Amino acid sequence: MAVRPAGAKTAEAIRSAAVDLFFKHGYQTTTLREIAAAVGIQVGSLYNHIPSKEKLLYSIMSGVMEDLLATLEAALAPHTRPIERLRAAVECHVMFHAERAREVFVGNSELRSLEPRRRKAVVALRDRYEAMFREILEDGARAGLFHVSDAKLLTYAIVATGTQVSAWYRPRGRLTLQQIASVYSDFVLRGLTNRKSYAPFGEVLAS
Amino acid sequence: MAVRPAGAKTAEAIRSAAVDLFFKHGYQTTTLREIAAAVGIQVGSLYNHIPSKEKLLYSIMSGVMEDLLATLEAALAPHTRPIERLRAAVECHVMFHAERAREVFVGNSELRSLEPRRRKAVVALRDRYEAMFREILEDGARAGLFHVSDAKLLTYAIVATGTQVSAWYRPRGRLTLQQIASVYSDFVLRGLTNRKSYAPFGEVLAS
Amino acid sequence: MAVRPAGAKTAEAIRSAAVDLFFKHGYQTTTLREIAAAVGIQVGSLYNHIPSKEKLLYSIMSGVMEDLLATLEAALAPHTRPIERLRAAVECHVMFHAERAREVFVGNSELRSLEPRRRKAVVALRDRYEAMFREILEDGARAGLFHVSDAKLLTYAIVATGTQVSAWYRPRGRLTLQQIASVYSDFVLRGLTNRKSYAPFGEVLAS
Amino acid sequence: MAVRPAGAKTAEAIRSAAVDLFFKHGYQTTTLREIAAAVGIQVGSLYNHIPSKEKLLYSIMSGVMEDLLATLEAALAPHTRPIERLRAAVECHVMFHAERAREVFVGNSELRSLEPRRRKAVVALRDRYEAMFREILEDGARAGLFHVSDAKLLTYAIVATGTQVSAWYRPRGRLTLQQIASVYSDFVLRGLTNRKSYAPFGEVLAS
DNA sequence: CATGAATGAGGCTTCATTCAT
DNA sequence: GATGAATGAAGCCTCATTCAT
Repeated sequence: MAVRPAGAKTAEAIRSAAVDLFFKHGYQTTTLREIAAAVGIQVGSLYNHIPSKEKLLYSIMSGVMEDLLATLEAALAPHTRPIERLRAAVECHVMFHAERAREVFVGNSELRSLEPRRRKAVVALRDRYEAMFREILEDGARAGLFHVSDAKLLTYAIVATGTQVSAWYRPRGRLTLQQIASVYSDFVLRGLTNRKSYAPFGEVLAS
Repeated sequence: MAVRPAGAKTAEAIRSAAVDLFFKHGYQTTTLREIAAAVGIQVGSLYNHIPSKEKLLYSIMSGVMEDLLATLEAALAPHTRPIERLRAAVECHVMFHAERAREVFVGNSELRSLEPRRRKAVVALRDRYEAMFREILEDGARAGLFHVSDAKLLTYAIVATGTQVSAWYRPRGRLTLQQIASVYSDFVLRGLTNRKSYAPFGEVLAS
Repeated sequence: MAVRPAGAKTAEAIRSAAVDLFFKHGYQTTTLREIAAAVGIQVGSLYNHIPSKEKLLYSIMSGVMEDLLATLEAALAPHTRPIERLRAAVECHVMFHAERAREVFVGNSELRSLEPRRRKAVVALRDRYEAMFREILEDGARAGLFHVSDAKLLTYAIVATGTQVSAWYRPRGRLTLQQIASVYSDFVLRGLTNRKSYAPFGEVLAS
Repeated sequence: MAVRPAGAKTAEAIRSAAVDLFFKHGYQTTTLREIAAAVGIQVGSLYNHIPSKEKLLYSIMSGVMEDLLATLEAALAPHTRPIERLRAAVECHVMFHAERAREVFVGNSELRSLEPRRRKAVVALRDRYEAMFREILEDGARAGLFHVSDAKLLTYAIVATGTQVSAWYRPRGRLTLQQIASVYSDFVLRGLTNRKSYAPFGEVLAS
């Protein structure tokens, strides 16, 4: 902490310190003083690199969402069949949320701290992301491969399942990244492909 | 807003206004002035009913966690077999998170805002809650009913699946509470009971 | 300085300290810290009595303009003939600007510091005030009593003549208030009633 | 705005932009950033041309005061008789305040913003300027041409009358510069030469 | 000469909390 | 119990100024 960074790297150091502190203490609780201290500069100097605290948050949040979308698109590109696409999507989702846990956690918790216009921009990205999962489910359902009682709810569930990884993942934990991803993709695929119904009243919903 | 409640009901009005505002804007962002205004009193008067802002948060968070535990215990009491216990647990989980979405959402997002001692108390309750799910999984696995690649991770997934309901549930939405609960319990049970493996490399983990 | 004022008088003490400091150092230069110190309270406590620094300025400026208008109206009420009305107006103008020099000086120098809407409100009051002088000039001109080459410019001149009194007047100076007022009203009346033209090219303007 | 001026003209561009902005928003409110932006350079670069913000203000203020004095001296040179000298002085005063309204307005409003030593220097120039008017009045009074109840007060009035022109004058307005100057010189000369007294109690003052 | 980044002081405002009435 | 006023700490942001490149 507090090693004076070389010239143009300051901006990146600020972003990184901010991600760290927002993740640990939340956006509202984190003060610019803390960020500046972590970078090794004075508070006022921050403003040579950011326009405001809230726009710093926005740039982090939109940045990570765009990376997330791009990563998912790249992961899906090689696959055409629903089962493989879903496996790829879930594993990509989980791995991204583990590898970039701090950013992604901030992205999911601090929507409220953005002013309306910027919040909408981030929500739009998130909606596009969820839509990609939903389309895979629907494709699989049409092909008779997936049992999809309600595409929207199941998308939420699948996404949430991976999202929470960002809350607990630590590198060098008990499991490797690939193992974690497999546990979740396996669970999801089994859930969607199992023909048997456990609903006490049978299938109650149409998608 | 701002209808002055009769005498002793003030404390409850404060709690309720706080839940509402913490849910909408977060604990840090919500000011005591806003809470007082919602109740129809002056800020100073709050202190006749609460010891501090943070203890108000704690009382909300521990209260809801205790209710959640008690509700789950009651829901499990009639059942003995893993499959029925899991179905009951998941549906209870989802329904509680829908019916008391605001409180429960606050409980999940504001852990960081508690001072260490009180945070630990709430985390302990949450751990007990998760342990109940994990035990059901392990019982089912031992009985050969569930495929449990990793009990801890799957517990996280199952809990997360229901928890996020509190972020979007609105009464009088497209689906009834029971329908939502069924979608999720069904998905979970199918996922755990499906014998077939979709892992490309077979079962990679031992629990 | 710094004697703690009794309860409800604080608001008035703030206003008074603000007038004093704004007069001496200007609005922008004066800090709330200085005002608070002059009143004997902490900076934050100011906000129990004022909504913002700028609105404090506005309340001073609009207050003095309203008093000025009311005083002029009262001074004119007893008179009907243009000459007496003009004398009364000029003397009232000068005396008000001497007696309430600080406020009135602030009112004339800090228009720029108000945000547009409030500035317009104050300008509107000032325009009404100037209009009262212009009407007297025009009445006198129509009655053949005053030589008014340009009513607007002469109104400006007459008003400016008195306004600058607020920049140098000190009680217990060389002259009494009444003497000062007489010097100016006399000068103005002579200027307007003198038939002889000193313009090298004759009367060049129509009003 | 922001057209980059060729090499050595930068200093003049800075002065000009500063006059403009000081006039429009006041010295305290204007930031060096705004001045730099108007000139088309970065803030830091300003310091290649000015020693400090306050000295920039001083150079503007003393510059305009010196020009004002020199212009008045030149305007008076051809005249020897009090009436013509006064007419020349008033018209010169008014025209200068119209033609260089921005600078002159700054000069009259921002005295407070100078540090004591420099303020005194500017005040001294202004006093010399006012003294020139007072001397004309006193000469005229001694020659029996002017009625001067109080030379100091009347000097203030005459100067103020012209000074405020800088607050409203716009080129291409309703009146030409010469017309405006005539209205005021005429008014002043009539006021001083009118033998008739309008003071209700006769002449109350000796100069 | 110009730039961009750093400084450090300070400005206005907000807020949880206290307490006399 | 409620109120209004006071506290003091702190927050975000701005700004004149400096200086290495």
